[in-house]
Amino acid sequence: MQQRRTTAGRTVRPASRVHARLAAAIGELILNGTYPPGSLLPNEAEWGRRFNASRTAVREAIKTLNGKGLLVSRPKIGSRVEPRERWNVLDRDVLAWHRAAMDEATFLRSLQEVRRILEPGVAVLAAARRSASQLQALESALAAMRSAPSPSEMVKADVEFHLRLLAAANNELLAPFAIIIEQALAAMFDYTTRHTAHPEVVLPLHTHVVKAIAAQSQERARQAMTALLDDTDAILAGQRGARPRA
Amino acid sequence: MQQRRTTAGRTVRPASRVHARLAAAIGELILNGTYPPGSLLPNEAEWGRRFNASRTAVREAIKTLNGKGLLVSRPKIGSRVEPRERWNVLDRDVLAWHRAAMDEATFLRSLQEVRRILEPGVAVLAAARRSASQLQALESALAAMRSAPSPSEMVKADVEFHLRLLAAANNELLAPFAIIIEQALAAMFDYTTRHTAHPEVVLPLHTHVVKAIAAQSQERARQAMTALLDDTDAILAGQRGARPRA
DNA sequence: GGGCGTAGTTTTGTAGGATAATTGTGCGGA
DNA sequence: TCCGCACAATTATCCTACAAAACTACGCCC
Repeated sequence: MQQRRTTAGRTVRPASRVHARLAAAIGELILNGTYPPGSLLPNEAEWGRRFNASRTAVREAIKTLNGKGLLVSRPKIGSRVEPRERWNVLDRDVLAWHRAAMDEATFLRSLQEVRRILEPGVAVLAAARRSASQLQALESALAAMRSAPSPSEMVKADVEFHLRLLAAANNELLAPFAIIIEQALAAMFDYTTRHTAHPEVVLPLHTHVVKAIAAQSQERARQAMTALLDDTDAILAGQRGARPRA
Repeated sequence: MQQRRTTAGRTVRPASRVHARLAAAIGELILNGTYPPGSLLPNEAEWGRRFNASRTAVREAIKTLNGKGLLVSRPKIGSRVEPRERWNVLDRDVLAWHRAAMDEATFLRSLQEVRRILEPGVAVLAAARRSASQLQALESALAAMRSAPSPSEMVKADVEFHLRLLAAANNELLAPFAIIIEQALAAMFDYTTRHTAHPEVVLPLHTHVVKAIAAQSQERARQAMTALLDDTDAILAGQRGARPRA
């Protein structure tokens, strides 16, 4: 951690979001099991020594983790790691630390499982309630997928498509799942080269979904989305020639 | 905000989690639209004046909200409210503030919608993967529902049942939904007196779910859970004589 | 000797003041 | 007109001192 001297001679550190780095560092230690649920974290002074930061910065980092449900702090006791079911695993940061802490394939499978549960239902809601402009947004995302010049552009448009579908469901309690879709598709892209390399299959599947939603047919929307996810699952299972990069 | 004097004569407030109260107060102001997404919050000194708290406490409160995705703070700019899709609406506190800020019936409908999407899929996963002890936990929760001496005990056991079902799905990314189930059932209990007053219907529906999961039949589990949710929906729709409590 | 109350100790919670870093804004000059 | 620089406002960090809370342990009283 770089330091420098002021004119007054006091040793200070640049004020560049120390607490954010602390929060990330401590968060990863919790996610990777160094401090399991129920265990007690070192006290604030100790963290300060370990990371060469002031107690104030440590406290703010801990408050951030507090807000994410990873910790509870009490006087005289210290900060205790909460049970996993209290964690906000759908939080952007928490999910990122999670990903860093676990096996890539397992992580991806968990994400995909949630998508399988969720997205057919989302498609049904979207079919029932999408507005005209939401339908249009969906169609333009599909068009972007069609004309994507590169695989990475294709993935980007793909993410956009699914996010807009989620938005079209018009239930804001579903919003946190956006992060799952983003991470799942990004992880797919990292994990298999094959994923983006078969637009001839993916594009018709997406088109079916849009058509069903345009027609406001809930059952067809569900089936189309299920078929789409079946395809993704097949890739993950390695049955369509997926090859892990690494 | 109560104050008192120390021997030194300085005016202080009891150190009883001021930052938590501040976080709740500011959180509610955001949720209820006083500070809409994209808007700028008053600066830290102003909050301090308004709530008669030190800047330290204000900062910790803001860091908590930061952790929940409601805010981002940057030097010179201040704290800006994030767009809604970044909010951790599944966070315990955020959901509570949410509930306080919106119409009870609408809130309940949103929750119930998510349950409809989710729980059939959860039942499928549980049927496929539940361990013997998880099945046993499910059965004992059902037994507790059967022998519940009062409506409120019944609801408690009901919540427990659904939480254990969620746990039996063995996918920790689903954990955040626990809060939705808890809130939905609690809100139902507040909103309709009828909900807990028909064990003769509810108990068999739950029993079917357990039987399907015991038999590891995924399709039956899905259907049983769907039937259970249909019943809840009917109550919400007022078709089974639900009467709002006022 | 045992139980209960109380003082002590440790740790987080709050306060307040000082300095550094960051970035929008406006002014001036090329 | 546009670019760059000084300025100002605000958060970021640090420090120190106390206050509050809760576990510990001791001692007093019965």
